[in-house]
Amino acid sequence: MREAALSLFSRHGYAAVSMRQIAKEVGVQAGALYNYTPDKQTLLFELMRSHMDDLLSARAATGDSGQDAMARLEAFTRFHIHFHSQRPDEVFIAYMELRNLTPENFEVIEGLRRQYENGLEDILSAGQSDGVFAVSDTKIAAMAVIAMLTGVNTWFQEGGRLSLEEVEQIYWDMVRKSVAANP
Amino acid sequence: MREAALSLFSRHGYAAVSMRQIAKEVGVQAGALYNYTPDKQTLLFELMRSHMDDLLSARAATGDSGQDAMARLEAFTRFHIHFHSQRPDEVFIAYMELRNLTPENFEVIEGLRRQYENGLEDILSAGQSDGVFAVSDTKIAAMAVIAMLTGVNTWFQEGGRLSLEEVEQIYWDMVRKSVAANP
DNA sequence: GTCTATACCCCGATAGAC
DNA sequence: GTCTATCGGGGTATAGAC
Repeated sequence: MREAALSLFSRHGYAAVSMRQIAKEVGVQAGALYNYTPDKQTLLFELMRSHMDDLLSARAATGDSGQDAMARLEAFTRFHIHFHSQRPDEVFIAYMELRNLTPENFEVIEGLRRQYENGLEDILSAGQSDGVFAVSDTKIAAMAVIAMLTGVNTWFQEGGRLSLEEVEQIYWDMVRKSVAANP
Repeated sequence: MREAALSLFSRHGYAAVSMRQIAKEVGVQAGALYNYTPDKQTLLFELMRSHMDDLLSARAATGDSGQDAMARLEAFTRFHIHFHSQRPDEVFIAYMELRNLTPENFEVIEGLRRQYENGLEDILSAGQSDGVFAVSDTKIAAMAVIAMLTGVNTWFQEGGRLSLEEVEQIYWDMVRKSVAANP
C-alpha cells in the first residue's frame, strides 16, 4: 500500500489521488486499506516521516565527523545528490505535499528537515572558523546549497547526457567554489 | 476571480480547491465563474502563462545585453530574486502545479520556462568564452543557479532577520564565486 | 483481513429563469 | 451576467457479513 501510495501521490498529488485508486493499484477494495492506515492523512504523514528518518539515518551513517570541513562538505554534497537521486518519488512528495499535512504533522516533518539543514550549517560554521570557508551567513548558505543540490532531481535522468558521477562532480565544483575562502 | 484562484491554489493546491470555493472568495455563485473561464484547467493555465509572460517581459525590460558577462550575471541574479520575491503565490503555483496541466498546456509553459533558462545559459556561455567564468557545463550551471535563487522563496519573509537587499547580496556573492574563473 | 454496501458529502459543469 | 437547481459522478470512511 505504501509503495502504491508513493507512486500515485508523486505522479498526481495527494489531493488528486483517491483511496479507491490506491486500492486498485494494490489489488484490493478500498475498505481493506483501513486495516493498514487509520486514514489518508496518516498514510501521507508516514510516507514523509519514513523518508526523513531514512535521510537522517543514512546521513549519520556516513560518519564524516572526524574529517576537516572541506572533506565533510564534499561528503555532504555527494551524499545529498546520491541519496535523493535514488528516491525521486519520496523527495517530490516531501517537498510538494507539506501543505497537505495537518499542522501537528507538519511540525514533525519540519523539525526533521531542520535537523538535516543544521547538519550542513554545522559543517559550514566549522569551515568558517577554520578559515577554509568564507560565507556571509552560514544559515543562508546552507539553504542555498541544499536548494541547488535538490534541484538535480527536477531534471536528472539515468541514461541521459551525463552520469550521476559526473553530475556529482560538477555540483561539487560549484558548491566548493561558492563557499570557499580560496576557491 | 484570478486573484482568488491564485491565493487558493497556492495555499491548498489546484486539485484541492473547488470552483465553489473560488466563487465564495469572489462573492458569487459557482456558475457565474464560467462567464470568465471555460473551465478550471484553463483558469490554472492562464495564471501560469501570465506569470511566465510577466517574467520574460520583465527580464527583457532590464536590457543588460550591452554589458559584460559578469555584470549581466549580477543583473540576472538580482532580478530573479527581486521578481520572485514579489510574487510568491505565482512562483509556488508555477513550480507545483505543472503536473496538473494537460499535456498541451504543459508544453507551452515548459517552453516559456526553457526560454528563461536559456537566457541565463547565454550569459554563462558568454562569460565562459571571455574567460571570466569557468564552469564545466553551462546548461547544468544555469539550472543550479536558478534552483539556488528560487529557493529564496521557500524561506524569505519580509521583516525577518535580513532585508531583501541583504539577501540579494549574499546570493550574488555565492553565485559569482560558484561560476567565476577567478573568484 | 477482505469483501459488499452504504452513509454522507462534495465535485465540475450546465440549463434555464430572471 | 448572475442566480438556483440539478446532472452524473466520485470522495472518505464505516458497518457488518464472511
